[in-house]
Amino acid sequence: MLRGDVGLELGQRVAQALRVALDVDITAEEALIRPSNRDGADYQCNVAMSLAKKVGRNPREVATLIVEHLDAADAIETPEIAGPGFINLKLKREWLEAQAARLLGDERLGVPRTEEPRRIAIDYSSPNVAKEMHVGHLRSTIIGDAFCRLLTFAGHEVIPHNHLGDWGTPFGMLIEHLTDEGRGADHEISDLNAFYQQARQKFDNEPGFADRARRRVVLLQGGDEATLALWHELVGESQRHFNQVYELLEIGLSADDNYGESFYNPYLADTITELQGKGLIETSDGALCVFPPGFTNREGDRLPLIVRKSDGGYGYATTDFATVRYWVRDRKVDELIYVVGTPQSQHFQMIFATSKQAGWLDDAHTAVHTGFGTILGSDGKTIRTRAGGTIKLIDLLTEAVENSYKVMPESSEVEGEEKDALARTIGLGAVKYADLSNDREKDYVFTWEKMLATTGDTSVYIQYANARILSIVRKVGREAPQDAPLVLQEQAERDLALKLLQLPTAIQAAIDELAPHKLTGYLFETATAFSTFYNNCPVATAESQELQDSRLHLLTLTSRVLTLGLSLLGIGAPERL
RNA sequence: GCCUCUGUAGCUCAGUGGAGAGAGCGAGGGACUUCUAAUCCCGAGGUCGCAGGUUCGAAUCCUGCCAGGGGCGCCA
Repeated sequence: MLRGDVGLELGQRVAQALRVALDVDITAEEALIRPSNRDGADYQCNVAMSLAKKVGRNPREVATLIVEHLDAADAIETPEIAGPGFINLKLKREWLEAQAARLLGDERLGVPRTEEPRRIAIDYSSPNVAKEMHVGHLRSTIIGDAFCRLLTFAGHEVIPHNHLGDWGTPFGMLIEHLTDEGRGADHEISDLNAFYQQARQKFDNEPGFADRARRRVVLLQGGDEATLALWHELVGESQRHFNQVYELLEIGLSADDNYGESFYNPYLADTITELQGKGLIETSDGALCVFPPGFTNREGDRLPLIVRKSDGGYGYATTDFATVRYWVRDRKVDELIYVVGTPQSQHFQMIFATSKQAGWLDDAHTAVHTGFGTILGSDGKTIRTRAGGTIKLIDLLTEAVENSYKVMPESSEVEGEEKDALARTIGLGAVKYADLSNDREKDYVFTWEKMLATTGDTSVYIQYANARILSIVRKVGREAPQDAPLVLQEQAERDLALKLLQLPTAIQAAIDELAPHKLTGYLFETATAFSTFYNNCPVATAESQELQDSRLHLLTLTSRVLTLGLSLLGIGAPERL
C-alpha cells in the first residue's frame, strides 16, 4: 500500500481497471478522482466521460467497463454509475478504519517525503534598511516562512535568505544626514521612519545637501572606511528592528541570512562583463541594456533592462542578475523562489529570460517568482507610505496580541504567565492565518477587524478545536492502547477519519502550487469535522471501553493533524486555551 | 496605447472542465447544569461582470466587450 492519499489509491485502481479492460494507459491523477459530498459517495470518478471519445465508446459504456474490471472490493462498496458516466465510490468502513489506523504509527501522518529532493533558495521578507517594516512586508515574510516550513517538511533542502534593501542612492542621503547629526547619535535612528523622512526633507530642500549625498554614494560604493562605518550603524540599528519583528513572529531569519543588495555589490561588474561576453548587452542612450526576447513596449519597441546607468551606477536589474548567478553557480541551488509582490512580475520574467540566455538558468536550474497581491486600504488602493495610511507592522502585531487578551472567554483554563504566551500564539496566529488563507496572488483589503478576527474561519477556531481535544484526553486520563481498533460507527466519526486521510493531498497542493491557503482551508474543514464529532460523539462518557479507545485514537490523530498543519504555516497550537 | 491580473451571496473570500455553485462574517431562529458556547444546529440570501464560442458537460478553456487594480528606460 502506498503512502499518500486515498484518492490517489483509488486512481491507481481505476487506472489498472482501464489497462485491463481497454488497454488504455493513464496515471492515477488522470483517473480524475474527486472528493464528493453527495449522499452515498466519498469520491467520484470522472474519467469515463473524458475517455469516451478517445476510445470510441459512449461514456456509460466506459464507466461500466471500469466498474466490471475494478479490483477494489477490499476498499469500496459496489460502485454506482450515475448521470452521463460518473462513478460514485463509497469507501468500505473496514477499509477506512484500517487506513486511518495506519496513521497512528506514522510520524508523518501519511505525508510522503519527496522522491526528488532539491536544494532551494527562498528569497523573502526583504525589508529596507532605515525604514520601519509596515503591513506590506507582512505577506512576503509569512508566506516565505510557510514555504520554508512546507518544503523542508517535504524533504527539500531549503536556504532562506533576506534580500535587504541596504544599498544604492538613498544611502548617500541617509549617511550624510547621520554625519550632520553626529556619530553615535543612536537615538536619532531609533525612529527609523522619522530619520528617513528628515533626510529626504533635507535632500529636497537644503541647498548643497543633495550634492553631498551623491558624493557620499560614490564614497560608499568605493569602500571608504568612514562611510562604511556610518552605513554599518544604519544597518545595525535596522537589524535590531527587524529582529524584534522576526522574533515576535517566530520567523527563522537572522542577520546570518542577510544577502542584501550590498552583498552582491562586488559581483556586479563581473556580472556585466559576463553578459557582455555573451553578446547580450547593447548601449542605448548612454546606458548599458539587455533586451530580453519577447518583451516589447508601446510602439513595439523592445523592452530593456538597464544594467548600467548612463552615470555609471548600477540598477536593481544588475543586482538581480548577480543574485541568480550567485545562487545557481556559487551556491549550487536547483531552484530559486522569490517571494516578492506581483507588481514585479514582468521584471522577474525579464530577468529570468535573460538569465536563460546567459546560461545561468536551464531545465535543471529554475527560478520562480511567487508573487503576492497587494494589501489595499479601505479605499481599495495600495497602502502607500505618503498617503498616511501605512500601518506599522509592529503596531499590528502588538494590537493583535492585546486583542487576544480581550476575547479570551471566562471558560479559558489558562491564567497567569501562561496567558501571556498564549495571547501571543493566538494573536499572531490570527494575523498569519488572515493573510495565508487568502489566495496568494490576489490583492486583499486590509481591515483591523479581519486581521484580528477570532471567530469563524480563523486560526483560533483551529487552535480551539485542538485545545478541546487535548482537554478531553486529559479528562479521560489515559491513552488508548496502540493496537485498539478504530470503529467508525457514527457518521461524524467516519467524516472525521476521511478528512484526516486527506492531509497528504492538502499539503501536496499547498506545495505544488506554493499556495498556503490550500492548507488553511483543509485545516478549517478538519476542525469543523471535529466540532461535529464533538457534538455527537461523547468520549469521556462513551458507552464502552472499546468505543472510548477508538474515539481517543481519533482525537489523537486529529490533534496531530491540526498541530502539524498549523506548524507548517508557522502557527502555534497550544495545549489549552 | 501595449502588457498583465481581477470581477462569484449584503460584506470578505474559496471553488481541480463534471452532477441543485460553497465557506466565514453580517442579519433571522434555536441550543449552555457542557467532554471548554472562542462552539454547534436550522433557515434566508446567486442572471458566477456582459455577449458569443469550444465541449457530452463551462464560474473554470477561447474570443470580444464593460468595469477596476498593477506594470511599462536610467527608483528599488
